Amino acid sequence: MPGLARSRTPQRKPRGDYHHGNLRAAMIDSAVMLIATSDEGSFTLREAARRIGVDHRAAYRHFADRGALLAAVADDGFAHLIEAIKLQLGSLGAGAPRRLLGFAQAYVRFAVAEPARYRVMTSPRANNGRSRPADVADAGFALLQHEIASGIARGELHEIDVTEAAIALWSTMHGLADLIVMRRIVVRRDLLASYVDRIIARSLEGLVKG
Amino acid sequence: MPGLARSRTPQRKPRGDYHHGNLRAAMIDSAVMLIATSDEGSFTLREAARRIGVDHRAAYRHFADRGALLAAVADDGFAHLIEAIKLQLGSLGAGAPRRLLGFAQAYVRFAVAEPARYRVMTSPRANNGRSRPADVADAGFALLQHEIASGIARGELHEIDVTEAAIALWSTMHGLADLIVMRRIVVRRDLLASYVDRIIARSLEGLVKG
DNA sequence: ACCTGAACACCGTTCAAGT
DNA sequence: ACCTGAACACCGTTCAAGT
Repeated sequence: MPGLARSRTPQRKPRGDYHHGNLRAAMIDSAVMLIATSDEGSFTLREAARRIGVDHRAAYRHFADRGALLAAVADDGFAHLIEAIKLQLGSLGAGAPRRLLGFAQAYVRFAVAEPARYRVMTSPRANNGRSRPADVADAGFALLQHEIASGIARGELHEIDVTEAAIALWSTMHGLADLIVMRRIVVRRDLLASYVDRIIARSLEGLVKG
Repeated sequence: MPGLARSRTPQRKPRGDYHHGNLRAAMIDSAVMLIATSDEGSFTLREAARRIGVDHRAAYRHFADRGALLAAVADDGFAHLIEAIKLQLGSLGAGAPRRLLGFAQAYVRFAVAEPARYRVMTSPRANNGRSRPADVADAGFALLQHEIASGIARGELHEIDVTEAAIALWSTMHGLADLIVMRRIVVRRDLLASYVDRIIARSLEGLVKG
């Protein structure tokens, strides 16, 4: 994101650049940065536009309203999350317990690394918009179900209800990530991985055969 | 809460009632009701005051700012939650697995019954206020730790790390409640209890002896 | 198509003053 | 002590117009 502006300073008023190139993506990035330093509640569409040297009115060409911008931030975030999980899974080979642990590691790591994004992704504002199908988030859940189903097919996991097991795991991952991101519990960075391992391993104990 | 006002209508302007009795509690109730029908982000201090027929400026006598009001709503909510959990535990007798299941049931039931309160309680706005010690929330966590420690002392649970086990359980309860409240998953009311039982039971499997 | 000045109704917060 | 009118800077959103 080139040319950040100190708030308030109009900066490079108009030149000839009436077209921003990719205002949509720029607004999303600007919003994420803003939310990272303040929080979602006090995030402002006007300020996000100001930071990239654009009139706030321009944003309405790409987003129906403030909520739509936030929803776009959330979708974008889920895309990043899923990418991170897939990257992790790709490096793991077979073995359901290890893969599910890796899934959870990638999930929590993302939340801790990008708390601003994560908060928006899981906040009501981005969720209860009836206007939005939330399929990007669902893709992540489907991925988890797929991993569990594969584990069962390979005979590594008990024949439990896939959806139920996925919800149990997702609840634990999300709950843990949320507690950390909201600073209800504090975990040292270098201990995070082993910590997640132990917590998630507990949730897996009921699933794994032998 | 007597005498709700249709928004916008000033209603019973001044009479002789310059003193509201308990403006603090009335504002908290009004805020909860408002958040229940809209959401935290669009909740407005001015509207909350309007609803109880009071000038918004009056609220500043009891709350430093909007955030402090929200924090008070959160604290109030945690007090309710802990009360509900204690009530449930009181009806249960000994037996750690059953008691922990009951704990989780009461927790999730509260979140589902009072989604507005729960959202505020677990939202960043009420959490990252450096001004607030959040000890009310911590009391709930301490209660869970106590239950686990008792179970270990009675020889019903493995000798696991109490804090770690508490975080694992809290993560799952909170994660599940959050997914339901945020409508990421939908659970029929009459199936909620058995649903929570199965999900939480999975998390307990690693803890319970025998 | 994409961008913007001016304007509207609304907010949180503060001051100075009422009882 | 508790409450309020007037005012400030700010917001989201819309209109009508620029290139």
